[in-house]
Amino acid sequence: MARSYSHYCPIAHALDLVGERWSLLVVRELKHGPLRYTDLLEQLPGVSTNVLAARLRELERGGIVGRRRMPAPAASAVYELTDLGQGLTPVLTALAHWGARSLGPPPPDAELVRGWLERALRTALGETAPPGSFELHAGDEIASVVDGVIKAGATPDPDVVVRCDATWIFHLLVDGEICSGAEIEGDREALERLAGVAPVRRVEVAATIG
Amino acid sequence: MARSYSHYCPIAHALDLVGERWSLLVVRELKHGPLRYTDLLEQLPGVSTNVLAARLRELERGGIVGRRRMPAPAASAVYELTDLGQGLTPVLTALAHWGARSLGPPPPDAELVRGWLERALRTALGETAPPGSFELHAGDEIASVVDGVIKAGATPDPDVVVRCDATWIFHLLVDGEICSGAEIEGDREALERLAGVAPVRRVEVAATIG
DNA sequence: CTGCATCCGCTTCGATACTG
DNA sequence: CAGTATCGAAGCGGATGCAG
Repeated sequence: MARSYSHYCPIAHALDLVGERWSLLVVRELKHGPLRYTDLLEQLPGVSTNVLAARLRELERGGIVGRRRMPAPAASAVYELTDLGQGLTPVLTALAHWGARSLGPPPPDAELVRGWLERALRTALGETAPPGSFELHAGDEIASVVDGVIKAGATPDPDVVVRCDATWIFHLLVDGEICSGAEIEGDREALERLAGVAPVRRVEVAATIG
Repeated sequence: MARSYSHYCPIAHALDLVGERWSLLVVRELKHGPLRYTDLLEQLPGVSTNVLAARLRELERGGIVGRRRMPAPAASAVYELTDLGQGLTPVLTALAHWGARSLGPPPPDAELVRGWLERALRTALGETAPPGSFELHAGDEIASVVDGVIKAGATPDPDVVVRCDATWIFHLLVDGEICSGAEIEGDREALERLAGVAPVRRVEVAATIG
């Protein structure tokens, strides 16, 4: 039986449902579409198999994720967020914005997950992206922002194209700064408007990524 | 040493700082002003002394709470949120809104903390309260909403006065419904406007307060 | 190969007792 | 009042086993 705070309080109740270790990270992974058990295992480095199974069971009991059997010959089950689970988006966004305040730039050895650029743009810009079309290349990731809509991949005829690395993206989105070290082609002023909406004020704390 | 997810991700980083058991509830308590160690102990039923001490140490190391020695003859230390800690407000608000979706009305034996009415109004209404002046009495709690500003206690010459209980407040704020069982004096339509801003869509899930 | 369950060593939690 | 010390129980992380 899962431990409960047994407080009559919506925050404590929310933490009863998603406050255990790994729970919110499972939700984070499922936000971008259904995944199989093994996909979750490899996208959540450090989680052990029994804990992941337990979390999925608890999240299912709580009505946050659903288990569905794939059609046809796939023969494998997938986990996906329910509507209630999708409702956690504001929680994850708030945590991400707050976490970014004390998260430093990516260390050189950071393993970035597939799709990180699109996720970062979506989290940092939300619905506040300025007009214009932007195409960003960082490492082997490509993402675009076209009149506030964020998508993976290139876009036809962008106002500005940037070729950079993850650290440059970090300073753009978290500090609102356009650093040197990137190739910028096109409308630099549009890029400055994009930098201007960075919603995070950084702080210095002792904590770092382990 | 605290356990870390060691993911380069702002959400995982945030959870490294405040994701452990009790951490966010400590922050919730300190949001309304500095508290002493023993105050925290009694406002967080179920937490044990060693765990509270450990959490306060970790939160202090993370730059989320500060320890201050009271002036004069008080001779006792208080804990308070830093600016970074205050920055967790959107996280707590998002969690509270989400938690309210599956939190049922208060059971008769629920022990409500002092100030619950003001907190509930602040969480549910945020900055979206309609114009008008409201005075709410529930049990022995009194709070007012005057042109969107929420405060404890009565207010002079309110448009509407309600005398009710916690369950009635719950349905008002969470379901947006004005139930029977309350004494309503004054402008009932103003009250309906207040109910209209209830931001939570409830769902039915198995989970309940233990 | 996928989707877990089981076992094991370790850490953390919760309750209580105790100290400056 | 403000914690530390101790101890049993539960949870976590890692490795392995095993059925479909």
